[in-house]
Amino acid sequence: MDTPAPRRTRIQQEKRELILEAALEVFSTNGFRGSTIDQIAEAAGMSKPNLLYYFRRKEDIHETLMQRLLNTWLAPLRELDDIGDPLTELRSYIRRKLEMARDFPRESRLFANEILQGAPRIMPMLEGELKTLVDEKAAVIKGWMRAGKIARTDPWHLIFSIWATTQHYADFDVQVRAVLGPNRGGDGRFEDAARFLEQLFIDGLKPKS
Amino acid sequence: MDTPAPRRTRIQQEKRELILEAALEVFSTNGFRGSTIDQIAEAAGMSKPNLLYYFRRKEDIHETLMQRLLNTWLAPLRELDDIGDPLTELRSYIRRKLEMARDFPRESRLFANEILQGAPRIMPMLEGELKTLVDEKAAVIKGWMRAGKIARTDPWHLIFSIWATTQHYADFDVQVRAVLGPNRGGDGRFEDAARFLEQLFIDGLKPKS
DNA sequence: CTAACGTTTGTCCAATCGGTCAAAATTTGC
DNA sequence: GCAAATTTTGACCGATTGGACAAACGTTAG
Repeated sequence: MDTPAPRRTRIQQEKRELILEAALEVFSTNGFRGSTIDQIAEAAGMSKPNLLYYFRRKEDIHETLMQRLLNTWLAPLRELDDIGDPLTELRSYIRRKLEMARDFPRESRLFANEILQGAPRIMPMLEGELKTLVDEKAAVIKGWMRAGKIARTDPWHLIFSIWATTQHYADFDVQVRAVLGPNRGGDGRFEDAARFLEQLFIDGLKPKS
Repeated sequence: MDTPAPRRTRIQQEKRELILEAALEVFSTNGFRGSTIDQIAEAAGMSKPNLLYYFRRKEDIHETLMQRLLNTWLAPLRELDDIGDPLTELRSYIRRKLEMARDFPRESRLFANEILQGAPRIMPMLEGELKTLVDEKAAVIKGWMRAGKIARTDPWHLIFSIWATTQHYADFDVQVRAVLGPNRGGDGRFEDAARFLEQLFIDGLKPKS
């Protein structure tokens, strides 16, 4: 099945972490093709041959990074469950996703880069694992609609819109900060976003009559 | 001021267009650093030195492309006007943006790539022209809220959410299609998205009581 | 202490990168 | 039709790329 449990020394574990941390920084801002091993090595504070001792190819780093990312990235959606009030469930899913955009912006950008480039390295996972999960959760949401707990609409596009609006604050961060300016673009922007998104998804824009 | 009106022959105009078209394709999927002059030249059906006869540096191509993009890209927001019913205005702004994602996905991805990489080449424009325009339109929206025409919320984040949800269908197209599958991921996905987004922005998710 | 093993480095390589240049081929103005 | 101007090409350049490799350096267990 998977890699047969590679035995690693303490130094190997530490150095591999160091490299992955540096590579996350570099890959997430330059994309795979736009990043160089030298850049990653320098960011990790080691020589290029030394880095290649721990990861034999540039692709191996990216692949490892991607595998880790996908697990944590889908965790919030996995938590979306049928127990509890539907509107509250969706609200807290949105909140969790927004928190991830705030706390792990580099992971979000790494993912965005991969998708933008046509997902050449993770396409099977999108069509497999991801689609299965989304279909499953769409069914849950459909159940809520049939029960009259939330408005009837398209569950898949609902999930897309949650992804889009929350990840926007990580992927387009520089634009968000530039437009909001130095006053409103500070640390409070995520709380403003949280408030706005909650209102948007729950009540929409129609004025209360 | 600007470039002093470069006189160009017919061939120059045509070939420059050809190159820009090819470069749009390449840059939008690989980013600036990840793209090579050879790739663009091949996509344009000419030799590398020939391409460099029309654009002396790789950056010149990207810059020209970016300047053109920004004009057309902000056109829909410029059209957002104070005349007419606010909810209708917003609805048609969303529709126009979604049509742009459908008809000009490469332009959207080119822009996304630039922002993802920290907007090194267009930061002044974000803080200048873009911020000014958004602030201006946010004031218009605020007026609608004060007049009770739409619900009170944050106009800036409202604009962000429209950008995010619509551009998502261009930037994350491969993911959207992978998740929707061969049946629902076909040509109809933009109409489904349009229907969903209209409902989301107008009414939200709360069930009609 | 030392032999075995794990780690680090300098040097090197072929391929590719952005870009130059002079010469050849073509188009254009008259 | 012909000369001048424009366009196209092949050959080439130095820098950078991903990666190989052997030698040097550290670490650790007995």
